[in-house]
Amino acid sequence: MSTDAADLASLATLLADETRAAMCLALLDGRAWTAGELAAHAGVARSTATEHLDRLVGGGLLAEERQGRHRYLRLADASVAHLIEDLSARLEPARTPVRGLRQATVSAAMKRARTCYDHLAGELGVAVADALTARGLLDQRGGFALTGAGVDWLTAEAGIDPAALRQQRRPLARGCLDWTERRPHLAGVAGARLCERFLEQRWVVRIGSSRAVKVTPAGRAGLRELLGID
Amino acid sequence: MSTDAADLASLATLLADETRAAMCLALLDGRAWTAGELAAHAGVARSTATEHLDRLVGGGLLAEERQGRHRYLRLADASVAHLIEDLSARLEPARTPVRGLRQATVSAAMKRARTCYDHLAGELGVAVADALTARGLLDQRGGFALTGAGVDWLTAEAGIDPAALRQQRRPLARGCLDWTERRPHLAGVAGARLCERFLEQRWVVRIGSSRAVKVTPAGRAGLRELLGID
DNA sequence: TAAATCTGTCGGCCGTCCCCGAAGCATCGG
DNA sequence: CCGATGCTTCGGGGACGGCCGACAGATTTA
Repeated sequence: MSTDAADLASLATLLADETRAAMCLALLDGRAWTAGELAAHAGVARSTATEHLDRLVGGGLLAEERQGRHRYLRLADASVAHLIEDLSARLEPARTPVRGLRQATVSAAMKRARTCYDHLAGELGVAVADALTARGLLDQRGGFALTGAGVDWLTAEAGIDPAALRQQRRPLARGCLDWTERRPHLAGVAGARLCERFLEQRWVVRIGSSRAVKVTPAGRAGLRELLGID
Repeated sequence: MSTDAADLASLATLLADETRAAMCLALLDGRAWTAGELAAHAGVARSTATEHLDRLVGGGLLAEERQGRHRYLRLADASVAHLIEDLSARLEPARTPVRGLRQATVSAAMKRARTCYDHLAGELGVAVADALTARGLLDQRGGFALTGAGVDWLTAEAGIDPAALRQQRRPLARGCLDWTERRPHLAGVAGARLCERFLEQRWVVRIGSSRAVKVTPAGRAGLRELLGID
């Protein structure tokens, strides 16, 4: 009757290998990588990567798209990202020493603002969630949900298409534990659309091709006006 | 900077074995089991169980308590239960055929009402969540959170001690996907206290020593008055 | 004190799976 | 049409982990 232990074990097995875990963590940036890139990132032969990717796709964690001689891979959906985030949240924080100036600046940028699959994280992400809460748009006391005023605000003030908020079997708002701030930021459909909107308005832009983002001058002004942030 | 793949993998490894998974699923009933009981449940030698339990405790998923010659084990905290539930929610539903009348009645009872770690689940759990939502006490549209009225209701109407609602680094309300109903029921501190209260008032009682519970005549009347349920 | 019960340690067997390099197939570019 | 690039298949080597049974330690019961 209950969930079968064998099924749970085989699901966990997919993430129970350092190479596969490294691949999934890399894909947490929300983009699609080629098989070769993932192999290089994880530090294994391409043939080895093929086997791992087959298992991850077969297990439903990854989705693939073939284009010519490339095999593009991405997380199957937001729930997979959620799962990996939840697991990561259980791990020891700040255990990795920083070596060198270059890595220090990357770390600092990531800590300040980054994407977490499809929404904003880091100090910026938490600041947005806090500003929404302070304005009565987000309820973090009784759980984690947008208030009625919050839903109105998304479309009226933040300029998000109401049609884009249609729930696709995914909660409108969800708390996602930020692993640098150790406090929740906004995830779910609302978090994704808000992040999308900020990128599209160029209030925030990606730093190189990493998950880190930075706030532009326009973004600084916009965020101050929209949410009273810094 | 980011989460280390090795750490994620070793966490997943804890659940990536059928025997360990069976043990964790058994412990989802929220009670403490002895090492011998878990060995029998998982169908392995007691010596084998010892090794598995050492790993689970060492990895922080289980907590142990020694009393005389017994070793009692339970899930370390609610977040572990949450994690296992989330993983289970990804598994195929209703894949296990039911064999025999005895198992059929057990299945039916579990489907109707049961505990899910420390809160109510099954048709009863979902009905409670729906009743709360219909009365404006719970917001499921904007996410999953108790409304202001909901928090008041818990103490004023449901008779829950306000002190027991102090948040212990755990959300007051959280949605937990019900694997028989495929819809969320109420978890988090509020879900746990409500379940506790119902058991204490004997509105619901355990069936034997299983996770299944049944509503008593007093509970039927109480639930109708309190929430207008069936 | 002696027997019964519960749990932990040790040694050894066996299967699984993670890895690689070499060779084979598809695709793209000239 | 030919080489370069990206991916996959295959065979084999090696390590790890799960399993057990037998024995030992601790605790309760007779």
